[in-house]
Amino acid sequence: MTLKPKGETVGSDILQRMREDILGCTLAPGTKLRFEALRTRYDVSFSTLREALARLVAESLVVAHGQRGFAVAPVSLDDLRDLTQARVLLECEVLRLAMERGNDDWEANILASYHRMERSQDRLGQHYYLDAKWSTLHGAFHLALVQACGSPILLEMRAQLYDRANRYRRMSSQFRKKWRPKEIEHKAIMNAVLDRSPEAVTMIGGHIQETTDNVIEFAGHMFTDAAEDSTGIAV
Amino acid sequence: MTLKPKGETVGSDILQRMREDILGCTLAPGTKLRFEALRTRYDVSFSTLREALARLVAESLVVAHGQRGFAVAPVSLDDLRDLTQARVLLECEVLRLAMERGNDDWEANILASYHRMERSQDRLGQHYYLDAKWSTLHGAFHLALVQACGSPILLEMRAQLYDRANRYRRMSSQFRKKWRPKEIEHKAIMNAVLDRSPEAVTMIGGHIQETTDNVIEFAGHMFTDAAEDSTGIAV
DNA sequence: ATAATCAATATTTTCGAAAAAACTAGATTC
DNA sequence: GAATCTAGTTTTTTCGAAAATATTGATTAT
Repeated sequence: MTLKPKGETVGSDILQRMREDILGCTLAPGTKLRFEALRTRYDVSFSTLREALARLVAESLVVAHGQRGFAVAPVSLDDLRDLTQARVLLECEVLRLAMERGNDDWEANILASYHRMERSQDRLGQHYYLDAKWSTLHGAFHLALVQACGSPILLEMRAQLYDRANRYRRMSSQFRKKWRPKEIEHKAIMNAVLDRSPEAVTMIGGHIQETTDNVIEFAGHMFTDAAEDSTGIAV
Repeated sequence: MTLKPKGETVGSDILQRMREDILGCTLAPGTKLRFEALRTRYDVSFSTLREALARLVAESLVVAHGQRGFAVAPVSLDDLRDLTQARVLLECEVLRLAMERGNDDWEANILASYHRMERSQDRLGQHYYLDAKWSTLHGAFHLALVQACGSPILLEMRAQLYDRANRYRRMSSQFRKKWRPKEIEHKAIMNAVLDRSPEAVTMIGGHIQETTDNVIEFAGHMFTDAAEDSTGIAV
């Protein structure tokens, strides 16, 4: 059965689970979300499911087809490129602001989150990038870089874009023939940020663009320009 | 009763109506959204209401308080400033992209929407800025400027920020002691855009910032830094 | 006096059934 | 053969009641 913190709703728990299943590709892009199957999967009623789906529609993770139900948002090359463009804009700005406004605690948190990520890499070995825990620490590191930007709105927008991009990255992981030495790149970015160097902004933008270029190189064949496959739920 | 296009849902109609009521301040900022009152107002069941509210939470127009229901998103000086900062970033970027990518049709559409707005102003007289129809045409003009940016994601984010900012503008309208000659400004921006002058980007940024400065000057007293008034629904 | 407890009431959340709409397959028409 | 119609079935949406939770005011304890 579902677990929820006191004062929170079953619905918000389901929302989080569905979000994770979509971002983690357990619910594959384009999948038609049938209520009977969802009810079996999440063990809640249709109305509760609809509420979570409504939220996810607004987050662009699910598309609503009027009276014909819902589907997991598709993936496409166009969307990935657009997403990347938006991310470069947002990430560069929040990083610029953070370097302007960040204090010692911000710096300390960057170092701490880098350390955690690095330690995790050491422990996991060569294919650390396939690990969900590492992915979480990776996300935390990038968030730490920009945490001090002072703009809740930009941070929220950034977070959604980050998650959506992460879905593409995750989908491409299994096809990776070669992996960039990200740890070197992450360290260089961190040092530039801690130095408050304007070069850090250029580096983060390049980091993001290059990730997309690699995703397209290794897994571009999985994405179409109007990918709308409906393949049913992988349950 | 509710009217809905074929294939669409009652729920999506309610969503649109609630969104309009929030953005138009008929549902005042901070208002606790009680289900019995909402049911009377919109004539649909709790579950349908909850679905619309879930969407609006994700759009930052409504806040969810766990098991204690929903409320219209509050307004505050911090939020307005943050919103403005985000808008300047987004608007400048989509305008820059549009000038890069726009074609003749884009230009023609700008001229047409400017003309409609101007004609409306002529007809409405001195206080045109209080008119809802003008506000719609004003929004259409600004959208036309950036329509050719080629980024659905940036356009969607821009649209949400625009609407949220418009709520503040609307709230300040009634307190206006003086109104900037916006028609001159709009025309100057349009001409700079049509010339594809980089100056247009600076102008749009200034236009937005100045609007906020004026909103704060005339109506800043209405906003607090942590405005969380719950005053009930104005029905 | 203030703080804690408790019961009654109000409100919110979730459920599952009814109503509405979409889908499918077979029959009929051109 | 393709297009249209129809009835039955499936799926989705909406409804309203039951279950769960929060709120409120009275009572008791310190």
